[in-house]
Amino acid sequence: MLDVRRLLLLRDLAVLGTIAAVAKARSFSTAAVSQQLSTLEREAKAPLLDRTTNRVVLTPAGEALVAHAERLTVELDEIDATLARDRGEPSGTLRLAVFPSAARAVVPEALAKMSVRYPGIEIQLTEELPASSVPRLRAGEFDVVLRHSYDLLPATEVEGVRQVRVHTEPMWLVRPPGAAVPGDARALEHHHWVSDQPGSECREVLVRWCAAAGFVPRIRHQVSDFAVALSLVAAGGGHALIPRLGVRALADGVVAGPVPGPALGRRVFAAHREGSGRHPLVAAAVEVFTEVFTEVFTDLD
Amino acid sequence: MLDVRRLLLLRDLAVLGTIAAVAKARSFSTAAVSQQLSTLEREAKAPLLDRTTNRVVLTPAGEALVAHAERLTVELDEIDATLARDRGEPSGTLRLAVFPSAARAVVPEALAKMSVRYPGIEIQLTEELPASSVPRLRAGEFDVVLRHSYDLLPATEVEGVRQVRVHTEPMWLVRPPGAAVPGDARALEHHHWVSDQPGSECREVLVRWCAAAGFVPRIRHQVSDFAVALSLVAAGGGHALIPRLGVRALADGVVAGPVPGPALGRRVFAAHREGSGRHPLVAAAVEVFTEVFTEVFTDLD
DNA sequence: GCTCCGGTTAAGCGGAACCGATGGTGCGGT
DNA sequence: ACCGCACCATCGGTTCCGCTTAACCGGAGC
Repeated sequence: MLDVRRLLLLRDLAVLGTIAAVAKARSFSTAAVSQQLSTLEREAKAPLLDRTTNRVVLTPAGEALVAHAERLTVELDEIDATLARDRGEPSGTLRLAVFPSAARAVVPEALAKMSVRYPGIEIQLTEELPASSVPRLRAGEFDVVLRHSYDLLPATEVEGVRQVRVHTEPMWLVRPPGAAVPGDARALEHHHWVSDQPGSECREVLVRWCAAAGFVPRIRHQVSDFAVALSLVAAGGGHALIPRLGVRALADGVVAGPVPGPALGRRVFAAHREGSGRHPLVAAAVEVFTEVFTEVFTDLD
Repeated sequence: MLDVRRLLLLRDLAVLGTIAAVAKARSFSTAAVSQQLSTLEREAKAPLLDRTTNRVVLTPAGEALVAHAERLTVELDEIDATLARDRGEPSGTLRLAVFPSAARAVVPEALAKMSVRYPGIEIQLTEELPASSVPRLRAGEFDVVLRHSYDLLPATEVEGVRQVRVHTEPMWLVRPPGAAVPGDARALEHHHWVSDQPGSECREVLVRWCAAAGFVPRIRHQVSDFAVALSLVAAGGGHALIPRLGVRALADGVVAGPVPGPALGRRVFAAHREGSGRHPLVAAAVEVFTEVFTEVFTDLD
């Protein structure tokens, strides 16, 4: 019988990509992970890793094992969940990862509400982009992850992860002082833009949105923090496309509103592993975030 | 996260009944099992065992965990099965348990056929009654178990165990030399009987069959081996109700044939754990036993 | 060229897991 | 009522597994 702990290491490897990442996630040395995976291969009597390159790659047999391991993970999470439910009042530590703008806009309210309603729950918060927080969720490093999915970008369904939509947030166009109200996207063709770094989802959305209108945006400033972007817009640095949450306070003279033309938005999800949905801590977090998001947005409107 | 090895010990306990039996099954000392289960309770933060009596009994929380563990077992068996399938030619050791009369009547042929068709498979045979072999199958001590299920007795479906019917074997009435051919069961009311020990299924079937005919059998001799029973019948010790397989060779003067009245039989099953059905060794055993049983019975007819 | 970065291997250590012995307890038999 | 048996928990001792540190290898990149 295959050792389950080692099998889960293999699954972690599949999710996180490198032995070093697995070691970091599990607080082991890389040597330990390497040894355990070698032992697993001996147990399985089949090569699971391709070590020809510098990085390790799973063989087909390894992939097959990982598929089984995913199902094991679900079952193990469900066991944890039932045990926690039987314990009565929710208590323990919830490891939570949120994307940056949510951290600023809604997380403080959510934490306050949690501590009142579920005093037994302690929260360990990490601000992290979905690109890395979701794999770490799958690997068991986080219990709940707040992530988002932009319109115009391919939707990313992740195996083994369930996500509850807690809100749909519109993208707003932020105009510098004195800029005219655009009738449609096309009217913005010759303006400058403030956007995020290349490779970021936000930036990609801007590019695609402009592409749909028939032009390539002239991006002058590249900053990842929405507050900084806003002040750059206020200083006349250009237009910006920013999610509603990032526009809670506007500098003087800056005007913001829904994008012209068809609606554009991003959906916000609370994600958790498939088997942990019935875990009291996870359920509590999803519940509170759903509430807080609607509250915040009704306040904004 | 709960340790899976300990969880499987709890499942073994649920199946086998006592810590001592689990220890024997796993080749541990009882101390080890006891310690591991205590650790499991600490991990689960819930009492899983009721130790008020001198035997240990599962609490509801323990039962719930066992239910999860059963599903884990299926998944783990399936992992083993896929690994074994990927290895190509079936090889390894198959642990097989058979009930006594099968051991005499069909197992030699089956083993011979196996060793020819699957030379890579080594078989470890144990002769054991289903009452104990099936739990040991569930606990992972055996891979395949030949068991039977008598008409007139409540059918026993076992959780987590799949069984393939390899044959339906008629019960035969064996008459001592000179005994008249009975028109119906009722005609046997005042004869003596040779049967098995009290508590055995065979004995119970005889009692119920006679009860259906309206009388209680007068059991004179109690032996568990069918061959011994046959020689007792031959010596005039009484009638006997014996499965077809137990009557391959008859002593002089003894006459045997299907029971008078409605057919009576026992179904023979090859049982395996739910998740191990696709394991090459298990599939091979089931296949060969199915063949051999039909061959043996066509030879008999 | 060197230096990181990712991975493997070897050697050593600490803790977990297992064993044997002891003692306690409920149950069946005489 | 007594004893014997089977079962289980606990304790101290030992073995062994799993992790760490350290050294080494190969490839990619400033």
